Amino acid sequence: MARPKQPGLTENELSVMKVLWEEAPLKIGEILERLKRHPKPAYTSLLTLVQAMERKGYIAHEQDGKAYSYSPKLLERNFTSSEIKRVAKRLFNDSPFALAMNLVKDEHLSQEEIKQLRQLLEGE
Amino acid sequence: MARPKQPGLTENELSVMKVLWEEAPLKIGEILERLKRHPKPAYTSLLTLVQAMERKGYIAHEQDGKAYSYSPKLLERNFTSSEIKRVAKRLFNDSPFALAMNLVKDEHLSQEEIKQLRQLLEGE
DNA sequence: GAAAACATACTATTTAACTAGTAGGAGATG
DNA sequence: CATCTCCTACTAGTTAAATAGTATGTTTTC
Repeated sequence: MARPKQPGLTENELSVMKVLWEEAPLKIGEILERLKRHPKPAYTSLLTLVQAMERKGYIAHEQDGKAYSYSPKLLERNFTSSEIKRVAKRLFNDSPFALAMNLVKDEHLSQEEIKQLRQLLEGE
Repeated sequence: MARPKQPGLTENELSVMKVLWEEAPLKIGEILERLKRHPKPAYTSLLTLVQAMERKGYIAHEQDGKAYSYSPKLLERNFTSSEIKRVAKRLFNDSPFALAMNLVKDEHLSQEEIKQLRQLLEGE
């Protein structure tokens, strides 16, 4: 065996998804304009990446004049949810609760943030 | 440029660290016995992996008879903390708070877990 | 209609991660 | 002492990801 497929999105793939989650459908050139990455990749590099992402089922294209326009198929909330589960599984023995405890303990939150978390917990 | 280095630990590296965080120092054969991975790698594959991890500074060895014994240099709490920060940065615009809110909202916690989280928040 | 602009397809290179074989040593056991 | 076991070093092949060049075609512009 060799290097395994990255689970979920790579950093570059995520940067493209973030653009498309904000606005879609978009053509390659439009994605490139909106990309937050520095430095920006060459047009053809981005194209190759986007085509690979389509093969993986993350996005889909439609014809738009002579060009293709791409839209996300993977929804943002589904992705973030699966990433949270993945971290809980990798680091906390599959326990989101343990992740939450660690988070509250170690990342110091402001008084306002603590208040909001408490309010959310009341409703649960 | 080519494929970037994986930030933090790969899955295989993490499986080795988990063994060493539980018990150290250990020889290659002892790590292999305790590895949770299925299927287990060949002895030499594990050796190559461990040597790479030492080059990266995650572990260190000492002489133990004719063999080497390995111990972690990267501490578990430092790793989990940096991973939590990484997820918050990647997915929640660098906000651990947003990660916590999402976590509490979407991963349903038991009443007991919610109680414990509330208690922890009281003290903050 | 030539040139510039813009689009996709195809090809190719590089690196990290992963895997494991082969060689060669030291020590234990028959 | 031959063989078996255990250890490390070295070598090498495979794949995913990332990058971007070249080729080619279609509009738009002068």
